[in-house]
Amino acid sequence: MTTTSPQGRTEMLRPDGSPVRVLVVDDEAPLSELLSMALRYEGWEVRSAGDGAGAVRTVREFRPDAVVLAIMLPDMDGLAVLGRLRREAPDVPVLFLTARDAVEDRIAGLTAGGDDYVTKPFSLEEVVARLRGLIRRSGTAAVRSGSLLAVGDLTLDEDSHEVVRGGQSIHLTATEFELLRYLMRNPRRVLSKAQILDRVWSYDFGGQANIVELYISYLRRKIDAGRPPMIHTRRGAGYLIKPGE
Amino acid sequence: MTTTSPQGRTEMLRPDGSPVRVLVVDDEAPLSELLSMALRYEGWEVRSAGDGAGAVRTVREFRPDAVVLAIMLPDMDGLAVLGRLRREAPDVPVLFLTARDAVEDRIAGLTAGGDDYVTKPFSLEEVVARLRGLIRRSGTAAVRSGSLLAVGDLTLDEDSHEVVRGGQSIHLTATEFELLRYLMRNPRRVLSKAQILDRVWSYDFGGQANIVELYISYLRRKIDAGRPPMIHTRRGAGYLIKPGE
DNA sequence: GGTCATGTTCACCAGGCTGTGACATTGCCC
DNA sequence: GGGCAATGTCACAGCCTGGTGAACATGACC
Repeated sequence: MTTTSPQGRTEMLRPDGSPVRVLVVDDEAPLSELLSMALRYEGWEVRSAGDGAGAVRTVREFRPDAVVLAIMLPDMDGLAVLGRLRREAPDVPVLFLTARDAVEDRIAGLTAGGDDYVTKPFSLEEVVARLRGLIRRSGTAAVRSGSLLAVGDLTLDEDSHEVVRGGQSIHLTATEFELLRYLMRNPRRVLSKAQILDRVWSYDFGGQANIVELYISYLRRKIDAGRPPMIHTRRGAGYLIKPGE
Repeated sequence: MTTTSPQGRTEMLRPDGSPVRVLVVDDEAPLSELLSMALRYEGWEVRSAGDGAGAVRTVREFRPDAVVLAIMLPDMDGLAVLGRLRREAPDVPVLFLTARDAVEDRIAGLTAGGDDYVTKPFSLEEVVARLRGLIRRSGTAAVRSGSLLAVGDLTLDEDSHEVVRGGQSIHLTATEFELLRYLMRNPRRVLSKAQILDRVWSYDFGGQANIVELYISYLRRKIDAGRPPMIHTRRGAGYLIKPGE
């Protein structure tokens, strides 16, 4: 089930109407808090654990719809935690957090079912998108549709990464795609450059804020070219997307 | 009966509409969990047992449509377990898991019926495919069609391993075939290189992720040669297959 | 044992993508 | 209208990703 709030944000709900539940397991407190905040902002109910033992305990009593699990934990390694989690909740999908270089050898075999992973440093938008994908596909929440975002005659498919406006397919780069997805998940709402930077770029990005303007410019060239513009500037406030005309 | 979920994945169902049931018998817990996870992701109902006695008990009350059975178990050897299983459920098809160096002829005798086997280390894609084959052929589930995957003018027969595009038969090696099958079982969906590696290559593969690119390259040469391309790259995201043009 | 098919690694190339800095343009305020 | 801040766009450089040829390894088959 998906409902649309007055602001136009699309929320995920469980069959009984209660919010989706997510457990965050990571021992780096700042990162864990950043993540929790972002997920709560999605309208989800969030608990966090700092180690494997706490994770297992929380899974047992909190019954989350998905788990975000850092591979490196103080008391046991990711595999061990995963095993214990699986015993408590065989079907819960897991999103692994891992360092970029540790990927190939350790992850192999972990993402057996519908599981997925992201490498640090990640962008919040990416983590949220992956989580939504996992939950959608797991069928825990009753949400089974909803991989398609639409604003006016513009659609974006989160599964196939396909973007179409007025029947015409549009090719976007990875960054352009994430930016557009963020805009489209918040239609008719002004998003500040700071917000955009925080959500779409990795949390350790140190560059110029000018990058947002640049990518907005790229998007306009591809999305709005010769058509009624959908991406609008609110001077001194930010950007927003809404149906053209 | 096969139904297609919103994501386009094809599920196997029993005549009464309930999910297919599989029993996994293996004493190596991590492997057993990896397998269970992958099978659950197929939409199947999974139970597991760590020894022969538990296996027999579970077969009696769970009535699975298929059994995955490791040859080496702590309490009795595969032959003994098989005998006891057959007494409980004469018709249930069995997929044996065996070490690569195990004596080939002993296995040959075991799989005399409709049974099948795979050698460790296996790829998840392979195990799932074999199980689907066994179940389909056993007639336990009402699924008798469905060995044919089709995307656009490209078809792949999981039984005969025949691949045809636009009426023209195409020869693929084993690895190429498994890769294409995985892509075709998830049409129009972006699959990351990590996902592909986890599903198509054996669970203990420790090599370069570059191997995926290489095999994509092979596939393109055979599948897309001179035709509208069906295999597409999403830079920074992964690969997907969809009808050409 | 030799040969062939297949699978894997390595090395290199090409091109795409990203982010920077400079500069042009726009809109706002006085 | 003038000036200023904010925004838009350009061109470029470096980096990273992906693609592919060739060499090497392995195992099957004769």
